[in-house]
Amino acid sequence: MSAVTSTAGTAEDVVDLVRTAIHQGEFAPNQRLVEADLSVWFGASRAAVRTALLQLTAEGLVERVQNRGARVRAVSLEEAIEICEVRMVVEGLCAAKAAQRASEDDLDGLREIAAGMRHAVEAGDVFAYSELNRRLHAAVRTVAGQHVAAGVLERLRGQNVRHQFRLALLPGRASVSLPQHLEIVDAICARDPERAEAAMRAHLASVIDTLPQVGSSPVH
Amino acid sequence: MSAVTSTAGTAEDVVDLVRTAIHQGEFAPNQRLVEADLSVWFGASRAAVRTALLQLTAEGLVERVQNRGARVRAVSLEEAIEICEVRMVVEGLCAAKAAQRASEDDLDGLREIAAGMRHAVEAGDVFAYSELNRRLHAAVRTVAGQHVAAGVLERLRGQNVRHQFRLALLPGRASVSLPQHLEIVDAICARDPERAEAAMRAHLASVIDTLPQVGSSPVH
DNA sequence: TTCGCCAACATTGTCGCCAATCCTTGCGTC
DNA sequence: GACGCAAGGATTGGCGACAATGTTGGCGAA
Repeated sequence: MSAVTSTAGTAEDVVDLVRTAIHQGEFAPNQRLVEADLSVWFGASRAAVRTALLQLTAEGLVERVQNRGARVRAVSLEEAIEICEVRMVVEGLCAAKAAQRASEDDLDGLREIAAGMRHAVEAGDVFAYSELNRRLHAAVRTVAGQHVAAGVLERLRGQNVRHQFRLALLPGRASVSLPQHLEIVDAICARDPERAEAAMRAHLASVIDTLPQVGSSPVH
Repeated sequence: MSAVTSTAGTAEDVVDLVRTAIHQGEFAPNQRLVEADLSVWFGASRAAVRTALLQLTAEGLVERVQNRGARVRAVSLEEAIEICEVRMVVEGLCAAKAAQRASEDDLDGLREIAAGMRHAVEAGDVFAYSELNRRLHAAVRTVAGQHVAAGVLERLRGQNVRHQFRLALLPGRASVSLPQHLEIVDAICARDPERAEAAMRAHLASVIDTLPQVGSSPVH
């Protein structure tokens, strides 16, 4: 209910507004998104809102049924697991590609992130670790140079940021995932594609195993 | 230039019309898609065409640049390879899942497709083999019960049907891929997830190796 | 009382028009 | 002759209004 009344006329802006609103929980899962309401809410025309909802539907963030309106798509635990399973294999591919194609500068960047992760865990800074986690996966995607895979992953990531976020807050999670992350970086730095893929898959398999613990309880 | 003047007013219909037109080569890659032209072409309103183009952009079939219009997205050979690489790992996941979750009826269906493939190759029926190929991959997706992966694959398939089609026409291609397909079915029927995944990945790796031979020459 | 029908409401889908933006072409100048 | 610039045309983006559709509530009859 917090006032997000930042008025932005263009359609692309409405997309960003609604997307971040969903990610940050301003819009709850299954909440109806009435075009007219969002129109006055954001100070944009209904056509702009309509276009934005169409775009977000394509991104998999909102659901639309013919003549019945749009609502925030709720991703069940089962679907979150499926998403992570696909992420597992695709990010595994990216890790392998990264091990093959990384430049020395790329490797330095990865090592830097790994070092930051160590420090964050030592300092118990969960938020910094979560951010570094995001940066590591993004770096692997970038280094891999696999644009199609990057697009797929970006899409999937947008759909379960909520679950990811709750996972990061799980106590003791960092100490479990840290060695996995370090192994990924090590394998890529060793330019060993198969080991890198295996490490990435093992990491995400661990995420999948942990997901049920975070459950599908609302965060409120 | 063939007359596709089947008039259909609703936006969803325009999506289907344009999609099949692109798939069948009515619209060449990089061809501009002017909203007004398509509007009179299909007998739909410009808003409907606009919505349809938005949808197709999300599907990755058309490209849109701000205030510069839409055009049929051309997938380069490099991108086709990337698509197949992602398909390789995701369909590998599906094959593994299928090996775990298939019912006896599912296995019968797979064996039936495999038998049909053998006959098609013996008879030299390239078209039937191509159709069975499509059905086999679709069956694996379905049996796997992995809806997220299925969605990703459907998306990717739509983007390089052209390349896939040209690949199927390559002489001698069927005799290379037939044993790979049979191995996939065998592995799933043996309920061996790792072998199924390996078989699927080997098959698509073979596809990737063959792709450069088909080149990116226009088919006209 | 309960079931079924009907009407009013709420919401989305569609259309045509106007403004904003980009590309092209022609002209003038160096 | 080539470059820069401005006017014109072409095309997309945005907006309001109207039509179509699904939903909800009320009313009457069995």
